[in-house]
Amino acid sequence: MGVIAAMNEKTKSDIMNMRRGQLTRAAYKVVGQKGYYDFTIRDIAREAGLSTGLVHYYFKNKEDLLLNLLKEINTNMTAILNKAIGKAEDPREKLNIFMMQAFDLVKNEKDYFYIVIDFWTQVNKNERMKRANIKLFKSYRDEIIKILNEGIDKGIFMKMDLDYTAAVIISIIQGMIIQYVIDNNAFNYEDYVKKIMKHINDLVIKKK
Amino acid sequence: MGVIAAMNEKTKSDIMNMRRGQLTRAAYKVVGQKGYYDFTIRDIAREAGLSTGLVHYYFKNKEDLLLNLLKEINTNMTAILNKAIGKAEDPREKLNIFMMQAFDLVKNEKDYFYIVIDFWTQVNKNERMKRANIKLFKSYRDEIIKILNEGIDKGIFMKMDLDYTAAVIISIIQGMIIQYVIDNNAFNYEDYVKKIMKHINDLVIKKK
Amino acid sequence: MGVIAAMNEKTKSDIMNMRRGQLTRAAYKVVGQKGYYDFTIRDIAREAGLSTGLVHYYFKNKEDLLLNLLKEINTNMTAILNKAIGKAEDPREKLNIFMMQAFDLVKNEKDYFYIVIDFWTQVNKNERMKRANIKLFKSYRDEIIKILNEGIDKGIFMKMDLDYTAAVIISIIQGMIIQYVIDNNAFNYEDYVKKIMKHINDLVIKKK
Amino acid sequence: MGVIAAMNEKTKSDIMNMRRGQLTRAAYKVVGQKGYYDFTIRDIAREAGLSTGLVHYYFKNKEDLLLNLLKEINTNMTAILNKAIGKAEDPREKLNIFMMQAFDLVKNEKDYFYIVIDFWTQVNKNERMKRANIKLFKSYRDEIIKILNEGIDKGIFMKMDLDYTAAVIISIIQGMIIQYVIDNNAFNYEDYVKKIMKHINDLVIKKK
DNA sequence: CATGAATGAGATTTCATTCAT
DNA sequence: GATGAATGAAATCTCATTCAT
Repeated sequence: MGVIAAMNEKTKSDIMNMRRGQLTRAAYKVVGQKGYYDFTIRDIAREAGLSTGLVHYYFKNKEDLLLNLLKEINTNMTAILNKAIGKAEDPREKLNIFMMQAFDLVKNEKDYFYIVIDFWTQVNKNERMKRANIKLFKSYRDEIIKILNEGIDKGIFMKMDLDYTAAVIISIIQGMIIQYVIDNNAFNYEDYVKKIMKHINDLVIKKK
Repeated sequence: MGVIAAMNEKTKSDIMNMRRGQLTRAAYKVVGQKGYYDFTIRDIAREAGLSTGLVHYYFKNKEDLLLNLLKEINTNMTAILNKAIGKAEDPREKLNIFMMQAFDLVKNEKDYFYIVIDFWTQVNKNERMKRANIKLFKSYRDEIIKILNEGIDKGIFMKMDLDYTAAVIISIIQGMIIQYVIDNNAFNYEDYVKKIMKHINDLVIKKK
Repeated sequence: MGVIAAMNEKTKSDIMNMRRGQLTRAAYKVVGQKGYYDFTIRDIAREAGLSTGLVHYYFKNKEDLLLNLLKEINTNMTAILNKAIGKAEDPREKLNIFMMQAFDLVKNEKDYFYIVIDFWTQVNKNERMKRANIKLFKSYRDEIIKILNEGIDKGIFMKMDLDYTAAVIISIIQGMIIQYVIDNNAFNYEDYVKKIMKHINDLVIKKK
Repeated sequence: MGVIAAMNEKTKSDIMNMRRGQLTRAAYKVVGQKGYYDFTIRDIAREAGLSTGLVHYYFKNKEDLLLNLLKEINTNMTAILNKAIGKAEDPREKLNIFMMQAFDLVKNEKDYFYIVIDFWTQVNKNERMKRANIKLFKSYRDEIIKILNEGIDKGIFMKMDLDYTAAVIISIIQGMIIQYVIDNNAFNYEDYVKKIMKHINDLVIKKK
C-alpha cells in the first residue's frame, strides 16, 4: 500500500475524527442548554451545521453519541487537570490548583456541571453510562490521591487514609458547587471557596 | 352558603386531597423506578389504579404533578427530620440524628436520591423547579443551622460561621452519598459514614 | 360489579374488537394493494379513517398487526371452508367444493394470494410468522384429510396415504394458482381448473 | 474506430461485466440471507468488497439490480438444467433429472426458493418484474414440454395435452417444495420426493 | 367525578441516491 | 473508474393532552 493509500487512510480518519469532534462539541453545547432529555438529534445537527442523517452516520444512535460525550469530558478534564497541575512543584500548590480548577469551572463553564449532573441520572438506567460515570469519579479521586501521596512522601502532608480523604475532598468541593449551581444567591461563592480551600489545606498539611 | 354546600365543598376537597396524594405517591414510585423523563402519565395512572384522564383532572399537566411531588418531598422530609430530631435533647445528638437520617435514607430508600438528582437537572430549565429546589436545599441548611445555634447557645459547639458550616456539612454528607449512589463499590459505606460523623463532630464541638 | 360495569365491560370489548377488526380489514386491503413491505402504518390509518396513533393503540407494532392479519385470514378461511363444505353430504362433493373455493378465490379476491405469498417470505425472518404460516398450511391439509377420511370410511375413496395425498392435492391446487396469479395468460384458467378437478377425483375415487 | 478504441471498448465491457457479475452474485447472497426488502445497497457493496457508489455506477438503481438478479437466475437455471439433462438420452431419465434438480435445490441452496418467492411478490407491483417472473415460469414449462415431446416422439410417453401436463408437473414439484420450505417438519421430504417422482412417471409413461 | 379512546405532533432512525474528490 | 461522505425524505413509534360519554 503506497503513500496515497496511506494518505487516504489518514484523510479518512481525519474526517471521521473531525466530524465526531464537531458533533460531540455540538452535543456538549446543546445538552448544556436544553438538557439531557430535551435535546434532539436535530438540535445537534443544526448546531454542528450538518444534516441529521450524518449524526447517525458517525454515531450508531443517541446513546452512543452521549456516551462518547461523557468519555470525551472525562478525557479532556483529566488532560486539563494534568496540564495545570503539572506546572506546579509543591503538592500543596497542586492540591490548590486542583481545587481552583474545579471552582473556576463553575464560573467559566456553567454548562459543565449541568451536563455532569444530567449524566448522573443515567446510572440506574444504563449500564454503560453507569460505568462511564464511575470512571469519571474514580479519575477525580485518583488525581487527588496522587497529589496527597506525593505530599506525604515529601513529608508535607500528614499520614492519612488516602481513599477516604480523597472522597471527602471531592465531596466538599462538589457539594459546594452543587449548592451554588442550584442557588447562585445561597452564599458568597468566592468567600466560601477561600474558606474551603483553607479548610482542606488544614485537613491534610502536617502540623509543625 | 349553606351547610350542604359547605359539606360538598369539604367532600370535594377531601377527594381532591386524597386523589392528589394518591397520584403524588404513585409519581414518587414511578419516577424512582423509571426516571424523571422515562415515566409516562399512564404509568402514574396505572400505579395509582386510576385512569389517565384523572391525572389531568387533578394536575394541570405533567410539570405540575412533578412540581407537586418535589414540594411534597420537601414537606415530608422536613416533617420526618423534625420528628426524629425532636426526640433528642442534646444538640450533638440532634446533629448525629440528622446525619444518620440522611445516610440511612440511601440504604432504605435508594429511589429518593435518584429522584432528587433528577430534580436538580431542572433548575436551568424551569424557574418553578429551580425555586422548589432552592427551597429544599435551604430547608436542609436551616435545619442544621438551628441545631448548631442551639449547640452554641448551650456552650457545647464552638462559635462559627453558621451558614458556612451548614453548607459544608451538607456538602460532605451529600457528596459522599452521591459518590456511593453512583458507585456502590467505591468504598465501604458504613465505615466512611462513621468517619464522616466523627469528622463533623470534631468540626463543631468545642474543645475542652 | 353491577349491570352497568358489565355493560361497560361489554362496550369496552366491543370497541376494542370493532377497531381491531376495522384495522385488520384495512391492513388486508392495503397489504393486498401495496404489498407487505411497501405499505405504511399511515396507509392503514387512512384506509380505516383513523389516526396513525390509534393503530399503535390497538396493535403493539407493525409486526403485531400483520401477525393478527395472518391469523385472521386463517380463521376466516377455515370458517368459510367449513361452512361451504358443511352443506354437502357426499365426500366427493366436499372435495370438489374445497377445490372450487380455492380456485374461485383467485377470481373473487385476487389480493388474497398476493398477501399469502407475501407472508411466505417471512418464514425465514420471523419465528412467529413462520409458526402462523405453518398453521395455515396445516389447517388446509387437515381439512382435506378430514374429507378423504370420510370418503374412505364410506367406501367411496380408495385407501391411500392420507398425509401424502393431502400434500399433493394442496400442491396441485396451489401450484396452479401461483402460475395463474403470476401469468394470467399462461393458460385458460377455467379449462385447466376442470381438468385438475377431474385429475384429483380420479386420484382418490375408488375404481369400480 | 481503431484497434485501441475497440480494445478500450473491450476492456471497458470486461470490467463492466466483471463488476456487474460481482454485484449480482453479492445480491444473490445478500437477498437470500436478509430478504428482498431488508437488504441494503451497503450490504451488497460490503459483500462484493466494493463501495456503495459503485453499485449505482453499474446499476441505475436498486430495482435494476434486482431485475438483473432475477434474469441471471433464469439464465443460470436454464443452463444448469440443460447441462444436466443433456447428459441423458432417455426422456424418462431427462424428466427424472429435471425433477431431481428441483428437489435437490431445496437441500443444497435453500436461499434459492426464498429469493424466488420474494420475486413473486413483485408481480402486482412492478411490470418489469412481472415479465421476468413470467419468463422464468415459462422457461420451466418449456423445458418440460421439450422433454415430454421427445418422449412422445419416441413412443415412450403417452399422448397428452403438453401445456397442461407441464403446468401440473410444475405445480406438484413446486407446491411440494413450498410446503417443505415453510415447514421442514411437515413430512419426510425424501420419502415424498420418491412418491412424487413415481406419481409423475405414471402420469406420462405409456402403459404397455 | 371518572374513563379511556382518540389525536397528532414530534422524535429517532434508516437508507437510496448523489456527487466532490 | 472508484470512493464514501453527505443528504433528506420517509417510516415507525410514543405519549401528553383532550373530550365525549
